[in-house]
Parts: sequence; C-alpha cells; structure tokens
Amino acid sequence: MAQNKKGEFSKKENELADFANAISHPARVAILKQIADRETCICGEIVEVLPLAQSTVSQHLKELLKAELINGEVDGTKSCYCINWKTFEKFEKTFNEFFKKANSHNPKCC
Amino acid sequence: MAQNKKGEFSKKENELADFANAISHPARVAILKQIADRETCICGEIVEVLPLAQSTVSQHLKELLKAELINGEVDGTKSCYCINWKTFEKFEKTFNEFFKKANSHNPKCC
DNA sequence: ATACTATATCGCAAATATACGATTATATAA
DNA sequence: TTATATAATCGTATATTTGCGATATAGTAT
Repeated sequence: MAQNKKGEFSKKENELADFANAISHPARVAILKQIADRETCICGEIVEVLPLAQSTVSQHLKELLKAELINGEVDGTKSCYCINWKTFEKFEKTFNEFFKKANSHNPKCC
Repeated sequence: MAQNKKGEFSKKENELADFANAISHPARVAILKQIADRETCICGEIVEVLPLAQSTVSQHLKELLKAELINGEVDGTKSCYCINWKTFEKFEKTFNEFFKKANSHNPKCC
C-alpha cells in the first residue's frame, strides 16, 4: 500500500485482524486441519499432503507460529507442530465480545 | 504469487480462508464494529470515524459485501449497511466443526 | 437547469504476500 | 569423516492488496 495505516487502529482491532490474517489462506487452513487431526504432532508429513513445495509450507508454518496459532518443537532432524488452543480460545472470546455485544440481530436493518 | 494454488484446496478450506480474509485488515474489523454497534444501519459516518479516505472505505465495504459479511441498501444519496449475521453464524459453525472435532486439547503435544 | 451531496469506480504507486528453486544448517546414519 | 535426511532461510519473480486523488454517477435541493 501507499502507506500502512494499521498503526492507526486499536490493539483489539489489530489482534483480530492478525488472527484472521493467519487463517486467510487455504493452505494455512489445511495445515491447521492436518495438525489438529493427528494424535501426535507432525512435521513434514504436511508437505506430502499439500500441493505445495517444502519451502512454501515452511513459510506458512512460520506465519502460523508468528501468529501463535501453533507451537513448534525440534525433534532430531524433524520439526514437530501442534495447535496452540489458547490462541483459538482467546480469539473466540475477543471475536464474540467485539461483535456480539450490541447484536440483537437488529430487525430494523436492511 | 508465482502461481495461484488456491484452486487445489477444498471448498471448505477456501470458504474459511475467504471469511478470514475479509476480516484480516483492522480497517475492516473497525468498519464491522461500527456497523454492529449502531441501532440503525449507517453509511458514510464510517468515513468520518476511520482514518482513511472515502474511496478507501468504499473499497473495504465492497470487499465486505463480496464476502457477504454485510448487506447494503441504497437510501437516496446515501448507502446503508448492516451486518449479515447469517454469514457469521455459518462461519462459526464451519470453523468449529473444522477445528474442534478432533480436539481434546491433546496433552501429548508440544 | 444548476448546484450540491453522497458514494462508487478508475487509474496509479507502493507495499505485501505467495511460490519456488537453490542453498544452508543441523542431526543422524554409515 | 562422509553421506543422508529434514527443515529453515535466501533470493527472486509475480500477483494481490492497500491507499489515495480524480472522476463519474445518481439523488436531492434551489
């Protein structure tokens, strides 16, 4: 963008946006799904399942880490990831208090 | 991107990503908040409240419409928007069934 | 008809995101 | 040590997003 105006918005607004941004790509949704579905944490199995190169998957994992949607751990030569449910819960809470407060599903509306 | 791989992911994955994408910018979060908070639908009042030019706000509104997060209605020279709660509910449902199914907040995990 | 108001659209510039191959770093195996 | 395997990072090309001013469009008022 010509200028980045994100700093002009509130902390909560940015937090919600950042969370949403982390899951705003189908590849990252698919990665989260894979991690959530497995009993134990996984790593490069994701690469086998997704239609993306290893480096691309690694980049997406990095973004998910940055947004704290997942936790990562090195295990020998492998890397192991799991869902950070705390962040999901926090998001759900913030999301609800942000949007549902004034919401009586207004019938006056268009 | 070099190539767009979004078509290689499932419908559900893309739906979740699209919804998230619509709220992945603090300006759009702020716009949704404004609309949700008012009794009646509003229009260019948003422009007064946000630190963005009128054309930029209009663009964001267009995106929110496209994602069906809001409904719009023309009222004279003014445009009137309101939250499309149906989409929010649908998202919540999809989100939960997608991520919470296998989730026992796995203690084996890192 | 003319002026005014509100909003959408267009065209452009700059910033970010996506994707990949090549390379690097680290751990394990031989 | 050397080879192998796994995953992160770098460099780069391209696509998309963000933002604004200018313009277009359409309703309302004079």
